[in-house]
Amino acid sequence: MEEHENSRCENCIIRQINSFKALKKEELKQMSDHKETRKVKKGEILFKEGERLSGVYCVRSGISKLSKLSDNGKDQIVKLAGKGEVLGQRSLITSEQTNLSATALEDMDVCYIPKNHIQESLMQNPVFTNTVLKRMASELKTADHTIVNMAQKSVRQRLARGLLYLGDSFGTDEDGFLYLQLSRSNLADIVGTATELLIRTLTKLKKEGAVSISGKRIKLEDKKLLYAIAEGI
Amino acid sequence: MEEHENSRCENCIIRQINSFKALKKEELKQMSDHKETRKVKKGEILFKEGERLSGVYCVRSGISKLSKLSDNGKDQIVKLAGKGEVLGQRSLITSEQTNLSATALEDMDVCYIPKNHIQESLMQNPVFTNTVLKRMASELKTADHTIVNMAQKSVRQRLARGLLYLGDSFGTDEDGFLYLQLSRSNLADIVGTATELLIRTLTKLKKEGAVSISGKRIKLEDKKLLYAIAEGI
DNA sequence: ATTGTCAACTGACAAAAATCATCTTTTAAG
DNA sequence: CTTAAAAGATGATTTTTGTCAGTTGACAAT
Repeated sequence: MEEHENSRCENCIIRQINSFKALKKEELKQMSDHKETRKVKKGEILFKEGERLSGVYCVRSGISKLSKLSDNGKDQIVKLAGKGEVLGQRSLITSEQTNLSATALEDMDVCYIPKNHIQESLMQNPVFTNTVLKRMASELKTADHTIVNMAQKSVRQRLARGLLYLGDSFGTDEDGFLYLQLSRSNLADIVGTATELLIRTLTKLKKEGAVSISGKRIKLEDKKLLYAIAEGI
Repeated sequence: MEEHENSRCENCIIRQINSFKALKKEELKQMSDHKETRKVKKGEILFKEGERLSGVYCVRSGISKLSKLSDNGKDQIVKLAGKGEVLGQRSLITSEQTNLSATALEDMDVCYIPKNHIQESLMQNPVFTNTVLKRMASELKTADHTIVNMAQKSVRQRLARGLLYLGDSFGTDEDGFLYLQLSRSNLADIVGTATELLIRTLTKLKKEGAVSISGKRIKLEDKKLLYAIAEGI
């Protein structure tokens, strides 16, 4: 079966934006020969919290949410992962079951890479290991920041910050609306509150002119105000 | 200047419980020749959020808090670090300023290790890098869990969990009281709430028989109850 | 056309948490 | 020992958040 050149890891543009850029020609070839491209429909689950993964997913396009179920039955979205992110890496490194579930928020294209290739490179390519380590350290910093926000900030503050984050991470469409259209329920799961309160808080931001809303579509009208809200009170 | 054998990294027992066990003889020797032992008094600050570190601290004894200031002026304790922990590693890996402050909660003995030795080993010793990576991945998992707890659980639940954590991490004294005696204010900064509410919540746990209290000293009387509270409502 | 489902929204109320004021106890300093 | 300062504790009040019940509107299935 002959593959088109573009579908080979060696030529994949995604590689420019993640740790895989530190891999050697030989490793990429190996990886490419054993990878498996896969389409994931919006709403589909890539993996569930508690599963053991036999590989990682490299996101080529589309956005997914990484979430964790709390004891009280509510979902908390810990992170949104788009193009270039590698899903499942953490649990592969520690050889544990995943602690998060991954669900597609849009149709996605992903590459599945069996774990042995990643693990070999982690053992034998120090540059790669270092790159992964740097990413992990950076994620840890973000996580610490999130902990403080969750513990110390109000729903209003967290929502303002969340909206800015959505803008920064995934940009806007031609009309200036946030590219990623989340349901109110998903937004609530990012902010860490109930859907009802999320809706009320969002409505208030709209009345204050910080955002405008058209159905699922949200536009950040006054980023400075949002920023001030996120910091202050 | 002649050093006692025990004060050399090669013989340090701490090495058994952190990433340094993956270092080679030669690296340890180098490290030992350039380390600097230091005593830190209770209340003293090892480093402040935003500083640039020129090395890491290896904790030989004593416990420190790693905290971050929120925009609203409140401190959030992100982690408690005791014997064997290496402080400042994350910011060293990403070559950034620290995102956390480290303060001694007890008198401490620490070793200061200049960064170049760590960085060299990270570049040249894949086993060491891998060990650090594993630790970092593990911390990230914990952090994700904390995010969910902060976002989804009540102060009561978080306090119950926090007390169990203190017991598990630092043990109890001969009378069964938690070894680490924190001020109510520090406890509040762990749980992520105001001191007043922390006191009230703690008092309630006492009335319910989950804990007993004698000044700063806290005894976990009914761990199962605490566990149930942490999970349920 | 009818039904059913689901997401978005609203009102009313209850519970949780923050805030402010005050008082007591403990601790540290002179 | 005395005194000042800090930590601990409690009451009263306000604000924030959660919960329950119900309405509306869009859309798909029949």
